Parts: sequence; structure tokens; C-alpha cells
Amino acid sequence: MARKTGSHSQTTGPRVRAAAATLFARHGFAAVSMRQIAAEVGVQAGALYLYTPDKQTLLFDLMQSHLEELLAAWQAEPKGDTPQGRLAAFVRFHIGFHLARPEAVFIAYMELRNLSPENFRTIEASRHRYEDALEEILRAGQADGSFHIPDTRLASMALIAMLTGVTNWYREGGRLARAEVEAIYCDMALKAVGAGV
Amino acid sequence: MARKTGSHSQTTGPRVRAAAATLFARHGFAAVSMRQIAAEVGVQAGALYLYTPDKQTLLFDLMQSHLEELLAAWQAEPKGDTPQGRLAAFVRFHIGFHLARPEAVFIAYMELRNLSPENFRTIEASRHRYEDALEEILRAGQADGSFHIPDTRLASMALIAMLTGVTNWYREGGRLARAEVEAIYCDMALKAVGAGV
DNA sequence: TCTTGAACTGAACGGATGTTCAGTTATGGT
DNA sequence: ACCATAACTGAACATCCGTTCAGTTCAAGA
Repeated sequence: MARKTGSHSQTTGPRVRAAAATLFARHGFAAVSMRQIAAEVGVQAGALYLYTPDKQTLLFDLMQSHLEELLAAWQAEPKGDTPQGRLAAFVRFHIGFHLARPEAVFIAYMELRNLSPENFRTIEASRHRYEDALEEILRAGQADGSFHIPDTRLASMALIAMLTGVTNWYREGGRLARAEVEAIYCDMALKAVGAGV
Repeated sequence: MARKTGSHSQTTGPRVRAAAATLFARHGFAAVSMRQIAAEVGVQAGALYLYTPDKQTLLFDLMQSHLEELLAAWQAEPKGDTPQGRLAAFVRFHIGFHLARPEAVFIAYMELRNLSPENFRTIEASRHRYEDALEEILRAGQADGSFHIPDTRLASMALIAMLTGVTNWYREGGRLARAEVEAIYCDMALKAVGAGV
């Protein structure tokens, strides 16, 4: 047996990445073997190397594309005209984006230490750009008196940690609807930076 | 060669756990081999099995003792008399405790998925008890009108995520001293739950 | 000083690991 | 209908994995 009937790199490639994402998120990068990924796709392990040079690059590509998608989506988002409005928009965007991609989020936050040093630096740079986007909002609010924050960098890190934490406990169909969650986080975030609501 | 000169289970045992904690935190449970741990201790791999029945239990014991220490330390902490005071105490305690044990914190949050189902349930229960401690404070503040929170459970999760996030970016000797960080987080947490400061 | 057991070695177990590659089959353009 | 090549197999590579155990050496109590 060799080539499968109906096989095509444009369908197998994405399926490889999807299988890897699911398995990495569930069991962790180091705990997942190339053979497991291949089995999920319905292919032998060797065939994976048509779609990635190695396992490490497979992980890196998943993280990289996630972060690029995140940055692009945020840049495409309509910007509010006040710092309050922009922060509220950020909170809702962040929660919505992250809840829609639990696997990618998990991987991007948990598998950093499995990146090669060079790949790590690349990913860190992207992440830093996203954190900067929030800090910029906080600085604007600080400047015009809407917010009262002793340290905008610390506040950025604190808010992002708070918001991203939602992926750890939120379950679709649970006690709270997504819109409620967004509203509550929005309220907390605005209050935390000293913007009355 | 067999027994080492000066060897004793009371010194080797803790060294095994310390080496495992360091390596698990740095590279992840699945990526660390028993031989690597043994090498760090200065011993052969087989000798580790005098101190743990298997690798899985070694991980579980590290997590379990961390959480038990956390709960015991919090119970030993002096309780404030107002909800504001209790929340402020919790924030400072949480940050202090977590910054003092970066390795254990990392492991307890990142390696949950490498626990066997039974061990996972045990760890989750301990974690839940700690979350409940915070929620109880929030409920008290909600009841006497000090706090204004739509959902105390959500607020608990949000605050813990925000506070624990400090371990991801704080560096000893960095821009901010630990006391400053505690003060700022304290301020943000109180504001976030609607307690004027 | 002798003896018992604690502490450890070193080799071995079956099996899994990431990756390569010669060979095989389906596909799509001519 | 044919053919180049894209897609994949299956076996092999050296190396590592967690765990066990018979044998060896040291510590310490009698």
C-alpha cells in the first residue's frame, strides 16, 4: 500500500496540524509521539514529514500561527474612541478570541519551554507585541485621567492573566453564558484600573 | 560499587524530590527521564525507586505537598476583621507564598494533565478548597456591602488567575520590589471587587 | 568486632522514541 | 492511454524509556 485514494496535501496538511493541536493540548508536547499524531490522521508516522521538517517545528508553527492570528484579529477590531471604550473592547475581544480557541491557547501558554531557544524568542516577541497593545490603552487612560494605575506594565500583565484565566474554568453550557462572563470581566477590569463604571 | 559513603535516606530522599521539582519545572514532567533526575542527584536510576514507587507518584507527591503547604500556611495566617482587610491579607499572602516557590507553582499549574485520573481528583479537591477560601471572603464582603460583585465564584477565579500570573513575569531584583508588587496587586484586587481604597 | 539491614550499582527487560528512505500507488495534466 | 510526480507505506536506524533485581558496599547497634 502507498498513496491513499482521495489523498491531497491540502487536506492532509491541515489535518496533521489539527491532530497535533488536539493531542498537544490534551497530553502535552513531550508526551505525544509522532506515531500518535499519525494514527489520529490515519497515516503512518513517516508521512508526517511531508508536512513538517520535525516535531519541534510542528509545535512552533502552531504557536506562531495562533499568535499571528491573534494580533491580526485585534488589529482588525474597531477601536473605541475613549480609553474606557478601548479597554472594554479589548476585554471582550480577548475573552471571545481565547474561548473560541481553547486548544491553541493552552498550547501557546504551556509549551513555551519545549521551544528551541530561537523559536522561543520569536514567540516571546509576538506575545510582547500583544501585551504592548493593552499597555498602550492603559497609558492613554492614565494620561487623560480616565484610569488610575501605579504601573501600566504591571497592570497589563495582571489584566491579561486575569482574562486568560477564563479558559481554565469556563465551560460551554455552564452556569454563565459567554456574554455574561464578558460583561462581568469587563466590569472588573475597568474597576481594577480605577475607571468608574 | 554499591552504597555511597555518607549516604542516608534522610538526605537522599529530599534531594530526589528537589531534583525532580527543578527538572519538572524547567522541562516538564514528560520531558524529564528518571535517569536525568538520578544524574542530578548523583545516583543511578534504579536508586530512585527506594524513594518513590514510580515516576507518576513522584509528581503527585510534589503537587500534593505543595497544596497542603499552601492550605496550611493560609490557615495559619492571621485573619483580618473586615472583608477588605481579609482580602488584602489574602492578596499579600498569595503573592508572597507563590513568589517564594516558583518551581512548585509551575508544576502545580502545568502538570495537572500528567496526573492519573485518581491523582487528578485529589489535587483538584485541594485546589478547590483554596479557591473556596477566597470566595468565602468575597461572599462576606458581598453580604455586608463592602464589595460589589455580580458573581463571587467568577470573581474568585479571576482574582486567583490575576495574582498567580505574577510568577510569570516577576524577577527578583527587577524593576519593582516585591513589596511594591504586593501593594499594587492589593490595590487592583480591592478596586476590582468594588471596594473603594 | 561482628552482624544486620539500609543504600546503592550495573545490567538487563520489552517496548517506545524521532527520523530516514527505498519502494509503491494514486492523481492530474497531456 | 500514458507518464511524471505527489502522497504514502513499512521497515529500519540508533537511542532512549520506566522499571526490576541480584549482587555489593557501607553504617551503626550490640
